[in-house]
Amino acid sequence: MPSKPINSDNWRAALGKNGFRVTTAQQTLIDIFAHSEYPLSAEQAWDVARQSRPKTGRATVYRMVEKLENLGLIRRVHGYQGCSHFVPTLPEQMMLFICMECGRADYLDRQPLDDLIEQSEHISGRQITESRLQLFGACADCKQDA
Amino acid sequence: MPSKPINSDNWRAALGKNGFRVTTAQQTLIDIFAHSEYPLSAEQAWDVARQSRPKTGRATVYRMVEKLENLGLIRRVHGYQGCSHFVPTLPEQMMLFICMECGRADYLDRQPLDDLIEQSEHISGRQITESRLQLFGACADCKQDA
DNA sequence: CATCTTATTGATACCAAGTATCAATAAGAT
DNA sequence: ATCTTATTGATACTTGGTATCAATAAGATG
Repeated sequence: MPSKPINSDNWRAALGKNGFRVTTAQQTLIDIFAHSEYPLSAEQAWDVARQSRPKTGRATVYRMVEKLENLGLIRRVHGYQGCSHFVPTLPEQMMLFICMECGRADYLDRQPLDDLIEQSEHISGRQITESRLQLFGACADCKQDA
Repeated sequence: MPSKPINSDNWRAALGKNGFRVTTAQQTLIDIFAHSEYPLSAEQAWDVARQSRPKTGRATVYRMVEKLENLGLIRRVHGYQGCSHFVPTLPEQMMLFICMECGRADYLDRQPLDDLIEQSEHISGRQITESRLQLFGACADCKQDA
């Protein structure tokens, strides 16, 4: 449930710019990932895809997931219900929150975390090239309902 | 490479206290996980185990990994080289750093992160029950060598 | 110490997620 | 309208992990 809805035209454009052909299989999958409120696995995306495009092959989905991840359009969610669910990447640097009640993904500003990491780099002499923070719990809505 | 070496006797004791029998297969695996400087997958641990105890079965390793994880003695590393490598859990709340040059695990105080999370909880109305931060990069030694 | 109970083990077969292959298809350049 | 070649879908395969079940061995008991 990204606060900014994803524009799947941009995704198509991104594929085009990178020399990929824009096929119907791709369009189907792009729309699925761009508009899902929930992290989706390749297998789940495959199921959804076949509802509107039954011939869609399994390998095609995995290939497309890889492509979208490499282009930075989707991003892997580790931990909650497996390590291979994907959510749209938002333009800004953000970190993920997954509500374990309703399953929806939400995004938080990660500037404070980046500050923290930079501090830690200075103190420790390490160089940190990748950081992965994911938060799990109950979103404001679900917390209320409980 | 936990700064505090793990005492595998404690792990044996923990198993005993929880009503598990202390078998030779368990001892082998405990020693492997407790003393490895690197995150180990079940498959890797199996390979190592069979060097000193060739009859060790695959399922046994997976069962033991699950047991150790449930008891909180080892902890899963998501992301670097797969999602199913394990490192010893240290007594304190710490977060993980993995050096992508030498592969060794190191631990950082996570108090600052917890403070950050608590702040975020207050502001957003969310309840955060689990947080997973892992940092990847070059440790001080490897950074020097580069 | 000998016996008994039962958790644990290892072998095997299995399952599911993901990958490699390759002939058929369809973008889209010409 | 044709041609080139990226992409596709079907299939077979690999790999990480699980279920089953008879055999083994902790360790409790007498």
